[in-house]
Parts: sequence; structure tokens; C-alpha cells
Amino acid sequence: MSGFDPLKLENQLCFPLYVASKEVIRLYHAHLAELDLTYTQYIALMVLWEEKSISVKALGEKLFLDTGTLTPLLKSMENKGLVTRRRSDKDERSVTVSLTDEGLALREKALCVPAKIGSCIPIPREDAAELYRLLYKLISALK
Amino acid sequence: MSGFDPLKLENQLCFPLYVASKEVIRLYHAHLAELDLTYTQYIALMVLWEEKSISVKALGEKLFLDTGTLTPLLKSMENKGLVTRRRSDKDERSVTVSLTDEGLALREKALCVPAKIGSCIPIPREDAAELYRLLYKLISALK
DNA sequence: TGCAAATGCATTGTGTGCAATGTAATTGCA
DNA sequence: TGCAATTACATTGCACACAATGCATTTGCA
Repeated sequence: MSGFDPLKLENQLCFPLYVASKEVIRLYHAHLAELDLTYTQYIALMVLWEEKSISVKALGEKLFLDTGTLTPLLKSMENKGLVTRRRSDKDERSVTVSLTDEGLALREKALCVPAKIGSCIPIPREDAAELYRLLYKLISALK
Repeated sequence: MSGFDPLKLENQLCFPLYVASKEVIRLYHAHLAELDLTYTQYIALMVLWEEKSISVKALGEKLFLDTGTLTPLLKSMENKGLVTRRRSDKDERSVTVSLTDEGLALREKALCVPAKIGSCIPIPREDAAELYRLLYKLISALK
């Protein structure tokens, strides 16, 4: 009858969340390295493949990343020729990030990545769907 | 009828996992800062509060962290007086990490942390339980 | 209209997180 | 038993991630 121990690792929701996130992202490294991309660059590109052009602020809101992370990330992507960064004419405070042709072309090479990762995560489709639903529910509850 | 786009951010399981993990851990920072702890130090302590003494290797396996992360982490915890590090007599390659009295005492101050975090994560108990179950299922599938 | 507050980004500092590599100790097998 | 392979840590290098701070621009309101 010792009761519930709030400080047991196994009783924390944060821990499996932390481990699952790290381990899943680690799966990406090998595949993304072939494209000379890091995981963070990859998710930034996923946004740009949809939007073509977006402000740093809007990108940060979509990715849940702040400028301390994004500014150096986008500069290195600019150095690799994947994006351009330009101060907005309308608002000099704002920086617009745009995809280059090279950045757009990388999309074709990246198309096979999700399937490769999926084959490394052998859980039933229903579980993945339910996990997805609950994670987004959690994220909205945090905002 | 454009079909399923595998490179949409919304179609990736990794992304909500990544965001949920980051955002939940960020909730811990403010509360842990009061105890002069980082999140990684906190989960290392959770193991030590249960085990009192453990090898670096075993700790790494429990936390899913490698020595590149653990060695500097444990050294800084040693500098703060929370743990001791000692080469094992039986196997000179192995380092044993042990909780000090000060490290043990910190447990009392940490007892209220999980409740504080819980109140910041307003999702139903059943959702949390299901999320927990699916995350561990995912983690075992990755090993 | 002028100025305080807000906004958008950049910078700095601290702390991970891990691959790759190095080193000393231990193990296992020919 | 001797030595190659393995093991357990430590170190290095690179890339985040974010709080705190700074700075220039813009906004809003008295």
C-alpha cells in the first residue's frame, strides 16, 4: 500500500514523449544526411515546399521555434543555396524567406524519406493515427 | 483528387511528437529552475532517487542518452554536490554514479513538480493514459 | 503629431544530443 | 596463455533550442 510515487520515471508522461521524439528524429538523420539536411532544416523545407515564401515570424509559429534557432538555421540554408532571405519592403523589421530553385528541386529527392522512416516504425496504422490525434490534442491544450 | 502528400508537415507523425515533447519539457524549465536543475538533470535524478547508485552505462540505457551527453551532465551534477562519480573497483572501465545526501534531500523539494506540471497540461486522464500507452508501444517498436 | 509600447529579428550564453573517435580495461578464444 | 575483439567512458565537433537581451522599425493613442 505504498501508493503512487509521482517521482518515478515510469509515472511521467513527459519521459516517453521525450524518448519517442528523440528516437524517431534520430531515425531521420541517416536518410537526411544523404540530402545534406538536418531534421530542423527538413521541417523548415516542408513548410517552404508548401508556401514558397514566408516570414521568419510565421515560420517560427508553424514550427514552434524561436528566432534564436531560426536565424542561424536559415542563414546556413541560405549559404547552401536552398533559400533566400530578404527584408520586407513594407515592414523593415520583417524578413521574408523564399525557396530557391535548388531548394525546390530538393523536394524530389526528399519524397522517398517518409516511406523509409515509416518502414522503420513498425506500429499498426490505427495506433499511429490515434497517437497523432492525441499529440495534436495535447499541443492545442498547451497553447 | 490530388491524393496524399507525404511531405506535408501535417502528414508526419514525427512533427507533433517533436513539438509536444519540446513544449512539455519547456513547461518544466520554470519549475526546475527554482531547484537549480535542468530537465536532463531532473530525469537523471529520478533514476537515482530510485536506485541510489548506478553505472553510467545503465543510466544511459534507462534514459536513452549516450556518454557524450551524460559525462558532462554528471560532472556538473558532481560539481553541484548532488552526486559522486567513482571508478568501479571490479571493472576499472565502469564509473558508478551515487546520490549524495544533498542529492537525496532535493527529492523533497521536487515532489511538488509533477502536480504543478499536470495542472499546466489540461487533457483528460484517459487521453494521457492512452498517449502514455501508445508512446511506450512506439518506443519498444524502435528498439 | 509625438512618444511610449509593441513588434520582428539578431545575438549571446548555457545546456543538451549524438556521431565519430580515442583510450584504457576486460574478455574470449585459438 | 597471448592477443584480437569488445566494452565502458571520455573527448571533440556540429547542430540545435531557448531565455535573456539588444536594436531598429512600426503602431497606437493621448
